[in-house]
Amino acid sequence: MFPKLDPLLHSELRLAVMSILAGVDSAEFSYIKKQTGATSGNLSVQLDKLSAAGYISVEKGFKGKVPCTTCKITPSGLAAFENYVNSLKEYLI
Amino acid sequence: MFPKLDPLLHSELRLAVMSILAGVDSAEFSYIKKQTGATSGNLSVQLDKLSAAGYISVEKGFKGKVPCTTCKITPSGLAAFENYVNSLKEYLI
DNA sequence: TTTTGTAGTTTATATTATAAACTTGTTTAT
DNA sequence: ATAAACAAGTTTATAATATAAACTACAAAA
Repeated sequence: MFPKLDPLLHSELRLAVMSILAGVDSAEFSYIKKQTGATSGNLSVQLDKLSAAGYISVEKGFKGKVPCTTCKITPSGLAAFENYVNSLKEYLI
Repeated sequence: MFPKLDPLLHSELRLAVMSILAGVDSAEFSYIKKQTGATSGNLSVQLDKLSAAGYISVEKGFKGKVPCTTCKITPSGLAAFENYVNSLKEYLI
């Protein structure tokens, strides 16, 4: 009746990140930070968790001379996100 | 863009409880426990939190000689639940 | 060359969720 | 009648999480 919710996705910030990444090809750290209103520290930690789970890939590069971190959702991350959304629906009636 | 989610409702067990109570007039502790699969301890704690927030009312009575706790969603709880559901939708695309 | 700003990471703290242990009383078996 | 098992929770201790504060490294501006 109430399916278990993926604890990695059942987090306000991580869910927002996944929601953003599900809709774009890729997004930079600063963009995600602005969109979510998260602090850098919190965002950094949560991106690590999503990355460790294989839900997103994180690439560290440079934009000119300035470091720039780019994030992308993985197929497995997208599947997990969709699955989470479906599970959640069971709770919302 | 991403509205703040009510932290009291953004919890798997409390959300399940509210989801159950939103659909019935009232429900007994044991019924909620069975439906959610929660342990008594966890359920007790989470019901207290919902009750302290005024989202549910909890009445302790007896069923014959056996103690029986009955829970009911309040108007304010229902409003919070509906608001949570709407906010959450912003995250699910 | 000191100060300010950018882009993050690490770490410490506060909050939360959860289960284990306990309480109170009831029913069943001896 | 007494002990053992059961029901319905509560309290408390622990583990996990989220979050922000403090820090690092480098670049650009004053």
